[in-house]
Amino acid sequence: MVKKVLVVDDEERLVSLVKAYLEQEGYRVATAPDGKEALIAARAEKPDLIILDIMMPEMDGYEFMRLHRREQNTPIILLTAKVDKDDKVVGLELGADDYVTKPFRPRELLARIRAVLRRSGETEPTAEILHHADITLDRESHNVKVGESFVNLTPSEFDLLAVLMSSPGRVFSRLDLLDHIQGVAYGGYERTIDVHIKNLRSKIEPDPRSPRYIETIYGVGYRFTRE
Amino acid sequence: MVKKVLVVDDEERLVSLVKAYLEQEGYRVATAPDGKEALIAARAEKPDLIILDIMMPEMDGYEFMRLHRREQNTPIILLTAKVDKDDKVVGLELGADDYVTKPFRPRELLARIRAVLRRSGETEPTAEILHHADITLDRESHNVKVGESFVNLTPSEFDLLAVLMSSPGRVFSRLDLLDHIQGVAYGGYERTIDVHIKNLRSKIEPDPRSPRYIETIYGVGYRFTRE
DNA sequence: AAGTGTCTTCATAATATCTTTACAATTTCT
DNA sequence: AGAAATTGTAAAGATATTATGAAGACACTT
Repeated sequence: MVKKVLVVDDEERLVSLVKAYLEQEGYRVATAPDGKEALIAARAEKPDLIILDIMMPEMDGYEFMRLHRREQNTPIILLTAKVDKDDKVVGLELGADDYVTKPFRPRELLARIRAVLRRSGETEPTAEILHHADITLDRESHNVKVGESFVNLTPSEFDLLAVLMSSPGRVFSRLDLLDHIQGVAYGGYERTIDVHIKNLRSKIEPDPRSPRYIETIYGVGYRFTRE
Repeated sequence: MVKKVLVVDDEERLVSLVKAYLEQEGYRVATAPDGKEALIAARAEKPDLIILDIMMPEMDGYEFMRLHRREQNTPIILLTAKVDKDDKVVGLELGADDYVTKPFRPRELLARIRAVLRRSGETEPTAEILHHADITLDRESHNVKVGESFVNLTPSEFDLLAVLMSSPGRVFSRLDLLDHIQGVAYGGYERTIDVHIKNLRSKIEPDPRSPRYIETIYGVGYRFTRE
């Protein structure tokens, strides 16, 4: 059964990124820009999990939690701006199940989501195994196989490959890719991606000089081969 | 395979009655008159199920359960004299699987036994004995063997190793592992896992500096070697 | 109540990864 | 072909993560 997640945040960019990422992982995603609308959405959608920003216009995260808890007991993961210890305490007292500090990497959020859902007795979505052109990437066990041999990738390399393989043939800009390996709302430098791609290629390409799996689209970005 | 049942009660008449009845039904039956002897018998016999009287001399049922649970996870059916609701609660909290109030009809007890064994048979499809790469871990007897020699692990270390060995090659995040050794409580500190891993390695690795069994996956977690 | 063993937390050292920089190589465009 | 833009690469510095020892907290025994 597909799990529904409600993402509540006023930063549009963040919401759409998280939405895309989670949908790619097999979740259904609803969104709301503030607490007021989130209450309505929560009633309508009955999500299995809510990801909630603390700082929002109209009605902040705490207020939302208080009201929502009267009606339902949905697990909640808080998004907090700072590493403020008080924030943690207040949030958890109000009934949050976990929290993630911004900026965060999508993988970090995903790990928390899985843990919370597992704790609340829900079954996780089936592990997504990507398999294209001789490469197998298993998100759950965090293993990558090229042909018959396993390769060890760094976190950034793994995430990069996972994104590219999620849509073979689609070209991703460096900015797209940056969002995935660094947190959202993080000042990144596009050239960084080039270096990761180089290192990734050296690990998975038989001949890094003429890449077979990860292709460069001049002036645009990179893509995983369409085959 | 014939199931072994350990019956623990100080009333001799009751014990012999139950014993005869169960043997007639095809079970192998061991007995013990009190908690102290039951502990010894449980170690020696490795029963599939324990039927346990609460009120006993020397060591009562609760005490026995507490001690026994450290070593093994045998299903337990309690025999309670009173119809006390609190007894039920306390017993089940301590890890009993079911309870029967005295006096009872043998048929009643038999039905419970079957139900419990069926249940525990279903919920434990995982192998009792894990064997990978020179390490043997026996969940039931709570023993770990590296090569030819036994090692003594603390409960946390044992659980950690058991989880990792349940899926060699799969990477577990610290969050995953924390949930396994701490139960469902939130608030654990992920670094705690590092320390357990360190201690575990010092006990099972020939050279803890370059681990052979438990590998670190930078930025992700740990895994048991896939050989 | 003291003692033993285990678990957690903390501080710091050791590593691995990530980012940036500078320059070389390649592609595109005219 | 030559210039301009983009991408590839190596290496160094900056960050982040993990390993480790040690102290304190906690649980259980005697």
